[in-house]
Amino acid sequence: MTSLPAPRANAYRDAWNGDLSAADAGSVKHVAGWVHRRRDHGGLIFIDLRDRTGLLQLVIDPDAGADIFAAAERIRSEHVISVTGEISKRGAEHVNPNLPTGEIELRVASLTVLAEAETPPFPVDEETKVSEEIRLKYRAIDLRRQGLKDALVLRSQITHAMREDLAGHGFLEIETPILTRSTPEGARDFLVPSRFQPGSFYALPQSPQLFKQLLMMGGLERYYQIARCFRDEDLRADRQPEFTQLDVEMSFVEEDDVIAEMERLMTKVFEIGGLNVAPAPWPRMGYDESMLRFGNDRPDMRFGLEIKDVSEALSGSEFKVFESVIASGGVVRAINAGQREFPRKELDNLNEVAKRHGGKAVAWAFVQEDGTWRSPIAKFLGEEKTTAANGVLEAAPGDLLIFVGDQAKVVAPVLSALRLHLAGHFGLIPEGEHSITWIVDFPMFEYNEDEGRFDALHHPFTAPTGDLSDPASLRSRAYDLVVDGSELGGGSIRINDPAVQSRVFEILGIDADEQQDRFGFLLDALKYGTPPHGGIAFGIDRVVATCAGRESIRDVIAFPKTATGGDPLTGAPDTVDAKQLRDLGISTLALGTPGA
RNA sequence: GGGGGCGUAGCUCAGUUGGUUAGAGCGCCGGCCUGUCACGCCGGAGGUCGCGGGUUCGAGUCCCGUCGCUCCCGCCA
Repeated sequence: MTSLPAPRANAYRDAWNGDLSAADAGSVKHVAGWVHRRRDHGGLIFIDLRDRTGLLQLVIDPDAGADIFAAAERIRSEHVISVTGEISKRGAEHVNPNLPTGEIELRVASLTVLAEAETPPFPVDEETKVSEEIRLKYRAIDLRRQGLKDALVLRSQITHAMREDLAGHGFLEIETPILTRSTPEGARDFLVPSRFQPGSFYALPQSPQLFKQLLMMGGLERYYQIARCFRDEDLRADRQPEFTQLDVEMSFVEEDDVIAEMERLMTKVFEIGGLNVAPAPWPRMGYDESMLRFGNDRPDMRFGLEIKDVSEALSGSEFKVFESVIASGGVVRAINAGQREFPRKELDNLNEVAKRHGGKAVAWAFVQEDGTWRSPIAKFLGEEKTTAANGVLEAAPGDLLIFVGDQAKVVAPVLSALRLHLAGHFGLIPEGEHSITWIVDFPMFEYNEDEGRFDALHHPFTAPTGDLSDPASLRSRAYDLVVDGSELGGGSIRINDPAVQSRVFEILGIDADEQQDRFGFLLDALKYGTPPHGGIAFGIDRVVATCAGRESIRDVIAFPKTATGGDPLTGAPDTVDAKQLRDLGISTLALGTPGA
């Protein structure tokens, strides 16, 4: 973390705690902050004064005057005070090596209580664990805690570095509307009723996607924005209903141009964040390879346990489960979990993990000294097949093998979940090491069996490659940046040909009328000379959380929502006055029937 | 929409097979203390066991419902 600039003298202070050091010994300083702790020895009082930059020990002894001493005796935790006094070097035996300012202390000559504080609902320290609900309800107090403060300082430094880098490379920071129209990009929209046009609604943007493309059509050439985005979907540790992304778009570029630009930028970001990733250029992995080896499109490569396909090795056995799977076009894939102690209970637990992720069951085997398997399915498979599988899985005596057989799109997520489960169970994820890769060469569409049509895997404005008459075979010119199994950002080269855009909509089941109705403004603008363009967006919350080593993005957002979208601080969301509803032309609320 | 976990003092938690007076640590309040730094010592206050209902002679404990927090699936870049 870089140092913060010191303030000029102002009414209540002429220095921040963090700027003071032994070099200031002998000079008189004026500092202000919160009372972190008071240690009252009867005839001598110590106060740890906290400001944004850290702690400074204040010493009040009776020589300072009876008034000051009496005032110091009445001081309580979290009172806000301002003091003046000489900075003095502590004797060698009194130095506190745990404190950056531990070599000095301020001998208080005058003391002003600027604000008293009631006893806070929880202590302002790092030691005490406090439930998130309480922390969110009393966020002003929680923000005083070092961990959260550090995360927000880091976040500010990261966004500042992004702006500095992009501004220095010809990018313009341009704002796009928050009140816009619903242009479904997949997620449910947050809607805002219109007062001027009762019955009509604005939507909050899921991303500035179309606006940034219009900026390219408008000849702005290089755009960025630190943009708030909104999606009305269920929350997760890494998903909030409103989140922030670094949104970037460039004209006259292809994939390599965007990637190179972002590698330069993100290298700086990761440096500031203290995230030790491999030097750029970063490897690129095809989507299909990632799905096969890791079971998902955001591989965590900090540990092994890679997935191998054993369909061929095991086919033709007496084991009906695998045989019928293979016969119906499915696959059998496996993880070699290595030499592990694994009690029966844990093996059963793997089935629970599999079921939770859409699978039916897992099969397991322990490789014995002679290479044969100790496994419920060994006798059905026979030694020839198990030996072949050993070869594929590079299995050695003592290894635990985990198998899943089903259609590939079922097997992949199940083995992905099992792989992560095993890594967690055995503690295989190394501290301080990070994996980074671009995922490229995505399919353009994914067939949605429930709806009987194609869905865009990325979004409908992504440029496809391949034969437009064969949607299933199309790939897209998209790229995602994945760090430690977390998708930090993703983007693509966009469609700049209105005919192609129209064809993509058509494949998605949007007919000409509907295209005109919903995306007419885009198709129109595309017609009047659209340069080749592309861009990317990074989830800033995720980037900061990854750098700061936080599990939840709530820990890097000043005022986050809870898992049910509420804000314990303000009480949002809340009911509104009947008059407010009338102004909006809303007379009836279908309460108790959400989604009805 | 579904599944798992949690809800007891200001905070973090314990609470046995249902048993009568619900505990601990920290914090808080009072007293003592001139070199502590998560100060120390002595004393004290503090409880709608999330809420509602039920079973029972008796419920923090069992059952039903409900609210909230959290993790995950679905959903969502």
